[in-house]
Amino acid sequence: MSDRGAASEGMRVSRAAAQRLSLYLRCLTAWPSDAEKISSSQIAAAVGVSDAQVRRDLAALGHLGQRGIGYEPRELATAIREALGIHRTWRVVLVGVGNLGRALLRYQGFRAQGFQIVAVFDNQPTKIGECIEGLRVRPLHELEATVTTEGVELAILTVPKEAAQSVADALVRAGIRGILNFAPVVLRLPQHVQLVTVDLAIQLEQLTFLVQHANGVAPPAFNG
Amino acid sequence: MSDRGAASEGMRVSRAAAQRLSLYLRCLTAWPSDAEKISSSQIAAAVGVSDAQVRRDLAALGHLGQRGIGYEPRELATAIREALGIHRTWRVVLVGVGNLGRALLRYQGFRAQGFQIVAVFDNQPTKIGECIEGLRVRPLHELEATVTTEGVELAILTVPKEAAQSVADALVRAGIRGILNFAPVVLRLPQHVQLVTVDLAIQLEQLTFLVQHANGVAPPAFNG
DNA sequence: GGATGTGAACGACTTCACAGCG
DNA sequence: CGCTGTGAAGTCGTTCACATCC
Repeated sequence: MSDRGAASEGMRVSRAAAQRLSLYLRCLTAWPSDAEKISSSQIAAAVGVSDAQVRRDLAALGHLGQRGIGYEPRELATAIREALGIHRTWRVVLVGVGNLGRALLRYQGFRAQGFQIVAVFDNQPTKIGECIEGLRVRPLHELEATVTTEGVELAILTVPKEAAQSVADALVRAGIRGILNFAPVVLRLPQHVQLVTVDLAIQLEQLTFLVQHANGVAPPAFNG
Repeated sequence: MSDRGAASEGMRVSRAAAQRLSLYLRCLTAWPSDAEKISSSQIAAAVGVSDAQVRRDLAALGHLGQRGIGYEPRELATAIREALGIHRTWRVVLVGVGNLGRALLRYQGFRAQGFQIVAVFDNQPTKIGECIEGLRVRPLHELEATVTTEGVELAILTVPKEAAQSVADALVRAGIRGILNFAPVVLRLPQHVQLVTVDLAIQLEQLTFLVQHANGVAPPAFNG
């Protein structure tokens, strides 16, 4: 921990702010030179939020900026990674080798950010034993033991909705700490297990909602 | 439109509320009997929000409940579908036949909710002509013409991040009204085109953020 | 000068508590 | 009596505006 401000300040990173921090981090890693400073308005322009918003979010991480200058990209990236908890590697299992599961396994974005998928599970006999991205698909009954002995902390759940709750229960019994759920159900978990649900149908419905209500908006009036 | 309250009331459905309406709708379609009434607290328990929240959200759709009784599931479902804009069919194109694109094409949840995927596009010669779920993969240069002539309103974007903005631009030129974007980039669109971005890496980072900050929470103290 | 950090105003959303009605 | 609908209060998040510091 450096002598600059740490997260021990009086401010907290809200859940909404955490989403934005991920975006800021992308912008920082794409920043041309590590030496060159970056300002809140530059980040804001890249991510599509207000500069005041960026400053508020970053101030919650400590005193990282230099007045009149801006922020140092490397230092800022480190602070954001620490705030998000991605300064270290997380061991992850994926349960459910359907189309979506395969897509996520092949998605390189996870590995790049320090997520290590250590095992893959499915119930279907035809899939068990198959190798995907160097990982052998294991039978579901091995799930609990694997999570416990391998020290797995996170799970990606891409099983059919009928199976989701029972698999989640098994994960909880095995001591999982967080679940990224893609099944279109409301999972019941104990409070000490964190949950993020990504529901694709709901996102598409959100889009139709926006389109339907965008009828009355004023024309662009673009003045650039 | 029935004689019961419609969306012409003084209240608006907020974006946050729209997300929940999707969940309420799921709960309603799974409700055992269409004849039996359903109460705000029953919906709340199923979805995991407060009953006051449910009543607020539903009140924004008009006077649909009966005091002392509850809501009629069929009528409520209809009102929610109308509010979300899914009371009709939407014509959709999918661009980018990678693993994720294939997964979404095979995902039955979309078709069930009235989303009709009318065409699929990719740039890669080896993929063009291939049939997926009854749809022939078309070359990207046909995209604009197809969207225009087929009256397509929505697009699902599952292309690599390098291609996302240029494909989005083509969609905008063709008159698209909304884009569901899975590429990990911040798309620039005119204000009259709606955008929902689903960023898988960010969701996983959100999860590590929650896990990391859940250390200090009080133990469950489950009193059931 | 220029950009940060932050009190204060503002706005959006949620919860409370209860009046109102079937 | 039970459940909805809704003012009022409360909470959370965002924007404004400017003092502060390099």
